[in-house]
Formats: sequence, C-alpha cells, structure tokens
Amino acid sequence: MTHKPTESELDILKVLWEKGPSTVREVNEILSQEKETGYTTTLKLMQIMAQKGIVTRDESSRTHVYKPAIEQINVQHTLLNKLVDAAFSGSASQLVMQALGQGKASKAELEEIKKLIEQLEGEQK
Amino acid sequence: MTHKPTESELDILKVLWEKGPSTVREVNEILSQEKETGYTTTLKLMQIMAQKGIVTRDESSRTHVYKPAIEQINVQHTLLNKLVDAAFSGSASQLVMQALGQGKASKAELEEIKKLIEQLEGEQK
DNA sequence: ACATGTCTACGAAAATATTCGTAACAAAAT
DNA sequence: ATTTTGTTACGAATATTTTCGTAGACATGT
Repeated sequence: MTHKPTESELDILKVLWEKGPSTVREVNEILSQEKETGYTTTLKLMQIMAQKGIVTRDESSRTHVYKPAIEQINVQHTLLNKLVDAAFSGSASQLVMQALGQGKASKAELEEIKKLIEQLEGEQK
Repeated sequence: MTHKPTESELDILKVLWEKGPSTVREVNEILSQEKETGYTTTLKLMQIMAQKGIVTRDESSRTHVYKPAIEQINVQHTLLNKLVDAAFSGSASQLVMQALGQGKASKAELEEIKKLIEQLEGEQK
C-alpha cells in the first residue's frame, strides 16, 4: 500500500530522496529556494508524513532527522500509472512518445532507451 | 496559460476528450461506472469548469452540451513535465525507461517508438 | 542566572476541492 | 389540468490540504 503523497509531501520527499536524511531546517532551506515557505509549515508537513508512515525520523538528538520510508521508484510507478490512465487514455506508449518528443533526452539517453526496447522485443519474442 | 485541472476535473475532461461534446448526464453516466457519483456533483463540477474556462457549453437547448476548451495534448504536456520534475528528478529518460519497463507496450508500439528515436537522433546529429 | 535563538508539538485558521440538498422551471406523460 | 421527470442554478456542508501562530523545552552565549 503506497500512500499517495500530496503535492507538498512530494516536494519534501524529493528533497529527502536527493539529499538523503535531513532535518526540517535543511529541507525547508531547499524548499524556500523555490517558493516562500514558513519553517513551521514544513515542520508540520513532515510531522504529518511521519504519522502517515511516509517518512521515518530519528529522534535521538534534539533536532530530528527524517528519511523517506517509501521508495522513489514505487512512487514513480504509482504516479506514472495514474498519469497514463488519467491523461493518456491508458496508453503508455503515447506518453513515452510525448516525453521523447520534447527533445530533453540526450543522444546517450536515446541510445540507452533503444537498447532497452531491443531487449524488450527480444523477450517478447 | 493552461489551467491545471484538479483530479475530478481531469476525470471529466477525459470523458469529453474521448466521447466528444456531451451533456452532464452522459458524463455522469460514464463516471458512475467507475465510482458512485451524484448527478448534481458532476453538474456542479462542470459548471465550475465552464466558469474557469476549462470547458465551453452550448446553452441553446435546455440540456446544455459541454465540450473541452483545452487540448488534451496541452494537459499531457503540463502534467508530464510536472511529473518528470516532481518524481523523476527532472530526467525524462528515466520516466521513459520506467514506463517501458512495465511491459505494457506492444511490439508494434515499441517499433514505433524506436523509429521516433532514430528520427530524433538524426535531427540531433 | 538570564537572555537569545532554535527546536518540537499542536491547535486552528485559511485555502482548496468535493459532495449534496433544494428550489425553480420546463418538458413530457397521464 | 395535473403529475411526473429531467434539467439548471446555487448555497452550503464536508473533506482535504496547506499555512501559521503560539507555547514549551532545550541549548548556547553573555
């Protein structure tokens, strides 16, 4: 059961995934770069997330250290499927084409994707 | 400025994109298959969407006929980018690999994607 | 010791999204 | 004519998410 994080929760998870275990202040510092965010707002969110089991925290020192309790890949899975279903009429390949079409993938990445496809085609026989 | 539709709004848009211009009843019929949904709930949502400019409606007959006022592809764009940024650390190719990895694409689709990639590689030179 | 700064806890306000009841009216059926 | 059915409008109740103020605890510097 992967809790579907809210938007703000996802923002926080993003930081934790990227930076590793962090304090509220550290997370808030980063979030503040993007958008004015009160310290206690971030704190409260992270407390809620802890309660929901989305993150765990080490309370051994006074400043608690939080880390994600759900894997990035699981959330990716969930959100990806939701998006495919919600906006791409269930067609994953539509989504893929659209994503590639935006030209954000480098040559090396394209090459890698091609390899994956060939591998998949092989399996599928 | 693409209004970012809420989840429920997206459900409704999905129907309108798929079925074309529809009445509230028609939309509600479809939504009800998925999930218990009161008629006036759907009505209200569609009224709000009309007000926001997400849909337009033909009021010439008593039963109004609604149609989308934003293109599916634009919403796909917006949501895709948001997802890449929020859950895939900004890496579109990560998302693509993940999407393909789920094995939901048919052989023909894979082939099509491969063609696209080759075309992109050509352009990029 | 005391002031100052930093931290957690937590209730509650504010903002946003969703659901629904009821009224008014028009159309259709009896 | 009267009743039944289907429709919009719309306020308001709920639910959910986000933001913030305030209190209390602890640590640090003076």
